Amino acid sequence: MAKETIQKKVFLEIVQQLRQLIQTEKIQAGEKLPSERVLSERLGVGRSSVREALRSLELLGLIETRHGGGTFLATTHKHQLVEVLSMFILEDERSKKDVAQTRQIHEKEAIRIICSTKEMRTSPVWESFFVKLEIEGTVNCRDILREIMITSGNRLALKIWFQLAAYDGDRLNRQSTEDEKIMIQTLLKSLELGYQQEALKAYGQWMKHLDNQGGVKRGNT
Amino acid sequence: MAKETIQKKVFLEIVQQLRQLIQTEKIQAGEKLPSERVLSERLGVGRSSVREALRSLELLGLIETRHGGGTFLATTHKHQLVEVLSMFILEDERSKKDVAQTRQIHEKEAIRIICSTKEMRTSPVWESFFVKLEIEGTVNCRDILREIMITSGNRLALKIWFQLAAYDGDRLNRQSTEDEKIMIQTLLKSLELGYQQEALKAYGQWMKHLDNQGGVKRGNT
DNA sequence: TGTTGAAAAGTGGTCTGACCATTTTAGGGT
DNA sequence: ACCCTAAAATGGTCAGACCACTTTTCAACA
Repeated sequence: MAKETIQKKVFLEIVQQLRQLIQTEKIQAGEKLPSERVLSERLGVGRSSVREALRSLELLGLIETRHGGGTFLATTHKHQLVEVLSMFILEDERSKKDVAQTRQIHEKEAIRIICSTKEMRTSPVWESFFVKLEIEGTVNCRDILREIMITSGNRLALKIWFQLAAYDGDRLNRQSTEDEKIMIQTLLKSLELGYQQEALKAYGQWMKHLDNQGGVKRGNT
Repeated sequence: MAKETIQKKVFLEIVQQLRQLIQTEKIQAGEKLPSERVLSERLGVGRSSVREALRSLELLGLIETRHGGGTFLATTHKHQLVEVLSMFILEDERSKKDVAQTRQIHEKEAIRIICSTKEMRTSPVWESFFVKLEIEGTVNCRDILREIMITSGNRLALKIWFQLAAYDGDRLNRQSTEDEKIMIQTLLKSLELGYQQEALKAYGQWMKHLDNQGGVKRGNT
């Protein structure tokens, strides 16, 4: 038979073609994609196949859909990616530890990079955080770590970090306590001066402190 | 109407429920999942919705489907994931650098962990690689790094690493050259002895060597 | 009895049409 | 010019049909 019938997964073909379409039509992030029905007709496939492709891309966070509104190229990359992965692969207690550990791997590396790069070290944000901490006595823990990740300049690592940070967000997205003030200030100052050893040490103490507080929500002392 | 209609994306619900189902039924990697029609009925949703969820998971490489055969929990790591992500996000040169850098972040951390953990250090694999290198004169670069990642024991980091390694696989999945022999042996020996500084230094040299060779395929000297 | 081969059942792959819920647009009335 | 409502556009879901491929079943044959 000259059938051959190689037919490789239509919905994967569609993912490819969508990408081409985005390129040729020069669709920018945040802009609207053709409707499912239009895509279906233009690509010569059924609407359900188009949807399978779109849903996949949505799970990856590459597109956003608004019911009744349309489909849009994603602006912020908030893939469910790691979340979904961890949902399937890492379900036990140990895996939560893996998530925290992996997150800290990226944070530590970011600190190393910042300390050894003049332009990053001398960013005014460290000073501003330091002052804010001095005046208000507290800052948002997640904000500092995010700023560290952003400054280090690796976009992929940043995306991965966002996912990991979202995962154990409860422990991270909160105001710092009095106990942490000195550790955070040491970290910030060391960053600014490029003292890598000091910075990592302060960071390590801070994380240890966080771990000790655990998931337990303590109202106050 | 007491409709409420909060209905948040059924296909995302299904992804969740699939995970639960896998857990409760204790479905192992490589084993078969219920058919789409069965899932559709059991979850009380349309088959197309089930498919949208399954297709998403397939794109992530979490499941494999065989036409006419069934759907299976994935065993091998051949996700389109990195491919698709790169297709949409990482197109320029800079992001390829990000991928390599991010991969190396995990490898370096793995080396640190191994050096400071007696059980990991004393694994016989390091010696066996060393001997193999001595006798045959060459080993597969990717194999060594993979073993390092596996040994370090962070499953999430391993999963991420697999994806990153798949991305610039050409440069990684090949036999080592004569030039690299000494660096790799130093790395292995340092790992075994727990000399973290030495190990990282040897690793750094090795990676630098890889970068210099770049994507260019040089037959020989 | 054991083998083989074709039919049947099971399963993924795709398309079509229908209906609902939400958002956007268009028109008409003031 | 403004506002409100009806219509259109769009995504969300479901049901049914048909195809292609794989697995199973079972009867005919050696």
